[in-house]
Amino acid sequence: MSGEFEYLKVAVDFPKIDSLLYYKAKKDFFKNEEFVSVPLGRRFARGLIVDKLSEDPLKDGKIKLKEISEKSETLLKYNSLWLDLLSWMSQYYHYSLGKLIFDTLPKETKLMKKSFAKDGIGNPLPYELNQEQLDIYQKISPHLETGFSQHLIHGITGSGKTSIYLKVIIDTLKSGKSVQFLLPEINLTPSFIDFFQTHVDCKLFLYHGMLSSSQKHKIWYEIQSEEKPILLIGVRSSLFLPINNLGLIIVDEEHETSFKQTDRCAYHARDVAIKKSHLHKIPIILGSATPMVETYHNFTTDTSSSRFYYSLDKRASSFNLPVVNLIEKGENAIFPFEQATLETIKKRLELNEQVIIYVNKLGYANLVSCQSCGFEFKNEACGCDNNLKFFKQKNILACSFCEFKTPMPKMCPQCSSLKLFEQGFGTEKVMDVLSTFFPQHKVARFDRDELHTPKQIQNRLEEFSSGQIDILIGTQMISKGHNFKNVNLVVVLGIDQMLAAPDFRGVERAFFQLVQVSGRAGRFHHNSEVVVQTNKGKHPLFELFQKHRMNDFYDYELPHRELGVLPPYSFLCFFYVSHAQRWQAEKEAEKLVSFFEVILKGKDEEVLINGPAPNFVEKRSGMFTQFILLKSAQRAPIHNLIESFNGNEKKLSLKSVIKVDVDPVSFF
DNA sequence: AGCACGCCGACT
DNA sequence: GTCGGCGTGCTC
Repeated sequence: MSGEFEYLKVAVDFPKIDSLLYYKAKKDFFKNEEFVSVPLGRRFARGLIVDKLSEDPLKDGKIKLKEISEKSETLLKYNSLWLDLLSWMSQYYHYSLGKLIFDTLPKETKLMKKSFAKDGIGNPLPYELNQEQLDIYQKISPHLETGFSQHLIHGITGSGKTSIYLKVIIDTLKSGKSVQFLLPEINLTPSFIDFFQTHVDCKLFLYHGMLSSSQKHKIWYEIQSEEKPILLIGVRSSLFLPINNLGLIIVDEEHETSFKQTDRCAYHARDVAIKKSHLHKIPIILGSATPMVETYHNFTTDTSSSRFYYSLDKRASSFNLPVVNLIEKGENAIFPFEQATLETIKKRLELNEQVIIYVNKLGYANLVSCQSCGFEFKNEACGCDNNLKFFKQKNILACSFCEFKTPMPKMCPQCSSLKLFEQGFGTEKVMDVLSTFFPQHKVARFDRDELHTPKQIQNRLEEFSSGQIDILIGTQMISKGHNFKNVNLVVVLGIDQMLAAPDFRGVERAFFQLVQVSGRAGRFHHNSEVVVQTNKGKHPLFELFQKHRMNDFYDYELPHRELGVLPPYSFLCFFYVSHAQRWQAEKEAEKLVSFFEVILKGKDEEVLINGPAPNFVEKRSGMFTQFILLKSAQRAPIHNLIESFNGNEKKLSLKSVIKVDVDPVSFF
């Protein structure tokens, strides 16, 4: 009898080990869900026991189970739903459970003394909700104590979603439960935090990517031992912090692509949050001025289930929405500005108003080429197949896909000509042009290239608010959440490139950007405008935007999706096949497609296979990538196909790196 | 990730 | 002959 042993199923933290491994141990020495150190080959790895068995599950095979007796000391705690959530993610996104577990856990460092808890002040709201806000609040309110339910608040910028959030947060805290608030990193602004800190009456924690690992460790530790209800405001990875007695999850800016993780496990924080609220049997509220097309469709068509849709289409303040003017390419342009745009800016400056210029690209030029021989500066070093971007201030050429940087050459390496031509533009170029054109005004940038720390961001915002800056040039960072009193003109540049993106979400993204950034204009004034420079003025989305028919965008976009068998009318999964040799990647991608076809032949499951084809950026950091896109009207056939791949991966013996992206939001 | 195993080129 | 190159494969 093997009575004195039991058998453990362990998720291990080890590269290239995707499955769970078995070990044996003295009976009852370990508890389920306990951290252990396991021998693996001739080294040791961290692991977590996910199951216990009384029989050796591999006793008929030739693998002899190793015995473990090492507990792994840790101060960290979690609740069992944490592991349930990670197990679901592991299966749904087809990613190793072991890697996922140790990826979401903070690195254990010496425990810091400093506390990261902020104390809420608990002041009452100085104003009442307006009728629209109150209606929504009263509809959500009965669901706060009745288990799982999903709510989407579709509210235009400035409609006051945040005040509704606050009311339900306060109610949840009052009933003794904690609240998890998810947002994109760029929305974690001091004024946003202040708003919640002023009005909630509990401890408040912030969690974001700019924290060090010891700070993250300390926050995990503080939250796990917090018995009273808390409010946690954080980015996607804050989903995994061990909150006790969770009562509500809110996902603000639900449509933001930064909720999708692109490296390691390709999860979408909104979908994981929904799963989490389902496991915890609690409500979840999604909010956005521009919900993703899928989300909008799901919430407006599926009324039978636990999904509720609310629309807020009045601004909380009574000011008019901005007038939208399209400016097309004219004669006397000063690149990248049209004459008419500059005149509009001038008029606003003469009124002592401030102006925001929205540019979605960094740097000075997208491409540098030789005027004599046509030579283009590309990344020869690691050979990403894109152009090098020119940064004037740093005087370098840099690759946007890898770390490669080189000083800006003075002459063409091919023909030694000194006439180098800079094409395209970014925030730096716009800054240069405007400083020259408006020498008497202060122009400044608001982008990640210039501002690295929250402190710098805060300072720049204060400079702008206090009127020390007249024109602020910003990337997406500027498009969210800020309320500037004296801004009644927003200029949008570079929207055409977005529309031309080789991605079915290009139109959606361009539209969302326009809507979000235009929300920065006229928050406190009747006479405000948005100027969009475009040569595609006939695109239907501009008419919708000009008439502020934001919801009609979905009626326009959905039929296109249906025609192309795209989400929400289908489910997608990308397979990326990468190898240093182009022919290897091509050959193995073909092999993979043949494999899928063979598997599908025996079944009557419908899966469309697109590709293989070279990736949009085929060569990146020295690797060639082919993609295969799987599409299906149902989720199950795609998951079955991925499962078959996982089961046969060894047999296929591919030399390429394979990456699986379930529910992709973009190509990469 | 490491580390062994294995099958080819140039050395005392 | 054999030392060592790194391509390939395995870790319960």
